[in-house]
Amino acid sequence: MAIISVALPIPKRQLFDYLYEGAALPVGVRVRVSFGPRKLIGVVWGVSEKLDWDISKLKSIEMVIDDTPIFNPTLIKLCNWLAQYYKHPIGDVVQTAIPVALRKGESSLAKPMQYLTLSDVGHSADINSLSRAPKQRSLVASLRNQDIIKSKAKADFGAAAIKSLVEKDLIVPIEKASSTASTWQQDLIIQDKPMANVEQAIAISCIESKLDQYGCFLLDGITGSGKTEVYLQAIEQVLKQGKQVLILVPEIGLTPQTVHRFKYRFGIDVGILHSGLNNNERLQVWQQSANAQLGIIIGTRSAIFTPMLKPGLLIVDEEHDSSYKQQDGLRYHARDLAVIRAREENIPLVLGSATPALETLNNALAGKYHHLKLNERAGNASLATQHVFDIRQQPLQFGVALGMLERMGQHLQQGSQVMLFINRRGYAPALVCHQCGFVEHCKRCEKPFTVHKQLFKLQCHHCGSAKSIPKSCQQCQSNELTSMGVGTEQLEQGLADYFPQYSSIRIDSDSARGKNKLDNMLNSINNNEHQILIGTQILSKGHHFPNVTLVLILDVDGALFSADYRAAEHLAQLITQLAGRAGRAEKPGEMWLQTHDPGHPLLQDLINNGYAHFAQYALLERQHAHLPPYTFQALFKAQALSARDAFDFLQQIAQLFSAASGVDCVGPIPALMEKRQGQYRMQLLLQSPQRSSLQKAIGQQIKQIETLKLGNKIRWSLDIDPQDFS
DNA sequence: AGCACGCCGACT
DNA sequence: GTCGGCGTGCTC
Repeated sequence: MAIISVALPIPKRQLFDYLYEGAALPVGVRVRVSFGPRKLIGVVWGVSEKLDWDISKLKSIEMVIDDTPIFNPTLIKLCNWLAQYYKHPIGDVVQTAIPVALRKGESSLAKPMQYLTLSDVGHSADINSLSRAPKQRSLVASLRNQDIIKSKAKADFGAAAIKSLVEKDLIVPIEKASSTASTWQQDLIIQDKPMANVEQAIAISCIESKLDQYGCFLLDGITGSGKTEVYLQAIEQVLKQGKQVLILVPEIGLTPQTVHRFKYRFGIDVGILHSGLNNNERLQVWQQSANAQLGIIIGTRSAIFTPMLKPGLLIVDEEHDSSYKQQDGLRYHARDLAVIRAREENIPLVLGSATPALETLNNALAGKYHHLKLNERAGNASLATQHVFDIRQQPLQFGVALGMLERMGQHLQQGSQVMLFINRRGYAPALVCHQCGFVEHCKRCEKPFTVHKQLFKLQCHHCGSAKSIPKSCQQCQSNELTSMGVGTEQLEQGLADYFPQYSSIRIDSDSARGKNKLDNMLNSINNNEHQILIGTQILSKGHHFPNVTLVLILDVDGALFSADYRAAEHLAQLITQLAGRAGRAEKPGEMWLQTHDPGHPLLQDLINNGYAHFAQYALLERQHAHLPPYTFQALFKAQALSARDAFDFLQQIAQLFSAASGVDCVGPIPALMEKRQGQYRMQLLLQSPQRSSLQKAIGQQIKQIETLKLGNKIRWSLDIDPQDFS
């Protein structure tokens, strides 16, 4: 008889004890228990030390789901670290770390694989009788060599071919237990690889010399310097040793082209984890990685939890990307977790970026990471030259200065493409009454509605609520309603009128909604079907436009004077990324930034001296202002229908920390978005020059905070290392 | 998180 | 007299 501590999916920072008839259960095994009036699936997380509990009150474990733990020792340590560092309930952490199918109690054992094989008839049939059905014919021919996995056959030969062959009794589907032996190593072939240049070669050999131990490498390479080639050659060595590689990419970076590059180079299957997969497909990749049946696993943020039997290398591509930070529930940063994991697995980690996050750069400068630089551009890559355009007192048309329209005309006339970047969807960011100045506001968020002319709607970009565009002013009944400001829709329309001889295309989350729509648009651009490209953030991620020779950023001032201290860093990353996306060697591009403050030191530094120089300067600024990465922050957020409740709750927390040494308390103050979806939002910022002081103070108070009565009345959360203060 | 228990308003 | 509103509190 043993007392087992179980992690349950309950938002409480504790384990729950149960009796077990056997001797003991290993940590990481799922169990089914009764919890109050309901049944829950939990994970064994230890043996209870508290024997003072009245044993007669303990319930028994009702069922043990797994024969062997679904968490390996590394994952167990990672979960404990997460719960500890992010002060998050362990049951919730454990839940986050496993695929949904496993949370629901699905078997963690690999399901038998569906194969296709030839029937007796199929073996003896004359293959030429199928000459009028080439797909069927080649499938039968392939099956004469070996059985084929059904899903693979579907992809290669089509479902129709399989169906008709089954109907003709030539082939039959069978099930085979998927082998536990790793199969990819036999398939491993190395395609011809390009010669690495000097910088690449240094980076590669530096990583390769430390493959069997922990080490963090910042691969700091400008766009087009061939970071991927460095990844590929490092991966090659790891795969040759029979070890696995886990690659994290940003949410939009996981395109078929990216995957193909890895597949093609090594000739092996690549496990892919992205948001489009269903629960079973996810589980499949999870299992295969856990059994070392996959050599390469690529995925977005949550892929960092994928277990590996033979871990060899971790890569975080575009490590500065903000999509690595989870913004709800367990608010972990996948890049930071990757560092912890690499250390735990004792394997190297490569962080790659052309525009490293200031946090990462600081670690590299402090000597914690090996700083590998790639400053040479390989092949026909080129960086656009950067300039500011002073728009003070300049006439603007749909947000574009006349001087810029002229320049656009020159580039277009030469047969080039131009790209305009504006970070605002819709037609205009507000609808205003020309008579009385009244602006239509969303009642739930108290922010102006965005005008969407194409949809005939006013839309709130903060909560998604919408209504039709009114004909007259709510306040004075005048029908002189005009829009204020410029969005992508208006810009597109304006440019189409101004340059009627050229075709323009708008790329934002409105126009790119739908499967493959973005891919199709990008293809049509590179086929020169459009000359004027208008878009938002989407344009800056991962796509190259060789025919674009002019990039225009319409509004950089918002970021320069933002209340968010990270806005300048993000703007610099955006500008640098965009500059790397346009032009090529024989057709170099230029980039213009429209601003009311052309002398702004950050802007000037960035365009004259480049991102690396800017980053050093920005770091210095952060240091003087006592901001991260030189101080450490934690943010309590509260939202409620009553601002009072949210405030009072945070006030009580602030009081708990008033005596904490070395921790500063800012607030409670309203969030940058004071109201959202009808809820008032307040926040309390804790800050300390020592990470340990902050950790300790929160650790001491969190149990107390959890029991605050007001906490049940409102929604609250704790964000360690917050990225987003909205 | 869920679910039950509990104590006050409008209904067959 | 009951059905059900959601505040409070507990779950090994």
